[in-house]
Amino acid sequence: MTYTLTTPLYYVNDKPHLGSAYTTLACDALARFQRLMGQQVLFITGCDEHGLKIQRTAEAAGLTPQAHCDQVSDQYRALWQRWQISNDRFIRTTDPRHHLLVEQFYRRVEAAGDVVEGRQRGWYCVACEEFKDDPPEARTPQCSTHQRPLEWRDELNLFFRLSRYQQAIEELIQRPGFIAPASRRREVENFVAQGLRDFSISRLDLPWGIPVPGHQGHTFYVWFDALLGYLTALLEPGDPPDLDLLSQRGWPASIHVIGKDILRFHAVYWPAMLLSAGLELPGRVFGHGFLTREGQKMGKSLGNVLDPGELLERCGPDAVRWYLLRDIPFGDDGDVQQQRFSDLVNNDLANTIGNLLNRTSSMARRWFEQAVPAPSEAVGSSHPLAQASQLAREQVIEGMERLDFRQAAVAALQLAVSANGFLNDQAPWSRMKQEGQRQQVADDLYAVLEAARQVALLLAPILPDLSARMLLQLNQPLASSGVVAGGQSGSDGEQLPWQQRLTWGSLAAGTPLPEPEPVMARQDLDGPL
RNA sequence: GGCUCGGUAGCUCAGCUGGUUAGAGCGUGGGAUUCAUAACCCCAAGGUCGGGAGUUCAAGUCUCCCCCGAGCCA
Repeated sequence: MTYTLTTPLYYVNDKPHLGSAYTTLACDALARFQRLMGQQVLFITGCDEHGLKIQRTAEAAGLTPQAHCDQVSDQYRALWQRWQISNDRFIRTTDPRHHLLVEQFYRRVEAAGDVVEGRQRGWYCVACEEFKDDPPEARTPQCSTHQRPLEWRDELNLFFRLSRYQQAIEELIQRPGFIAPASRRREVENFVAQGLRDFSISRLDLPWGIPVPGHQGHTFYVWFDALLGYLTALLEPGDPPDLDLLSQRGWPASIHVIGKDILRFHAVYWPAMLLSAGLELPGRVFGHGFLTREGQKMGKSLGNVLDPGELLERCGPDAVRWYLLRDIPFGDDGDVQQQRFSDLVNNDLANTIGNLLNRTSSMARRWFEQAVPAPSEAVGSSHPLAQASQLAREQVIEGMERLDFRQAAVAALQLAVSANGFLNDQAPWSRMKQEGQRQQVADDLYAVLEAARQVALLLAPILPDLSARMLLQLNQPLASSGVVAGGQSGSDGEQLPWQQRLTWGSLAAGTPLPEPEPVMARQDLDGPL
């Protein structure tokens, strides 16, 4: 069974922001983890490119909508490449095959009797692409999220009969684990409990959209079209746009990872649409939290937006991934603080993990012919570091499965902390000055090197680059979780599976150790981010 | 206005079905050490657990009210 996971398809209204990068990074870690666990993975991301807002943005920039979309979606694509995101697909909703698939999907929904005509009157927010519930007599209605004036609409639209799916959706959202984190389920329950209303799936006189077959002048509502992008993305290059093919191409998705703001679309509207079209439902919808910066919302008006590209440039992928995934509970809102960022990166990655490898490798080289020392029988599975490794491994796996990146990261870090403590207790540098302690030192250094190897492997999903540098330092093959630095795919053929490599004691005695170099530089940021 | 989540050391947070002196990491102060990226290791200070009332032999942990913050629906 393919493990299919998706980021949202990002709206190309503006250049990528940190929030999109956050979601995508998290998905990347998850995708890498699943690959390491031996799953066949289909990691989907892409762009949502239709709608009035985009049409207007393009006009304002003096571009055709298509040219605008090309430009922005290229920025996304380039950014993900620079971040070494291991996505398998990058779907654009302007893809010609997508049009055909949407038409096909619509015909199924129509055939199921789920499309009706209806009059839509009310205040509309172009930024949300949504009708609001403000009373018709309101004078200067404003969108509460966008602080922008609403526009009056009165049009005949096509509606999807969501109301028919009341019971099915109620049952679905009760399914344990369908909505994650669980804390967000209540929100959706409340919404559904109020009674589901049909929602419009078409717009009139909106040229920048996919035309509704058989309904002159109607184009599909962006959300209807965008969600279907997840399906189109599954198609392989030569495939015809055929819904019947999808079950062989990785549908249903195992998980949709999204921001908490679009939970409703994914947990309510989307499943109903799928049911209507006779397709299977995704396994899980995970709505993560939002990032603030130094306690404040990020926004253009405040001028405190962190540009993901710039962040990457200045700090590197390991630092940013570590900070976001290790410090901020995925699912909750989190505050990005520069001081904490550099504190954590320096302490955890440079001092604890990087230095551990550096000091150990240096000792092994000095006293054991520049190679991994040969351990005695004493370094077996009952060795304290073997036990610590075992625990770390369990917690990393459990954490990653629950998208608790923090637990996974801290568990790997904890192993390095244990190894540092062990080293200080054993003090091999003192023992080397005593007679008859050579084997003990060999054992101790072996155990710590082996623990460092475990740390490197355990870090692979979250920090593929650092993991690679550590494994290189230990003269080990890389963990093949997807693309790594340099662009080559990390899979080098005959390698053992990740879990097997995590068996304690797999580090071969006598493996030559290269001259150590710091695997992680300390952050020394001059000036604010 | 209704509902949902939070409010625990300077900061970020753990504290399950109520039970010995409330924990961790970072930051701060001190000590030890030299293998190492001024790194590692050890120790310490620091909290009337948002406020108030109640239930109980016992409440951060349950109940009620209030205050503050975030969010969902109106």
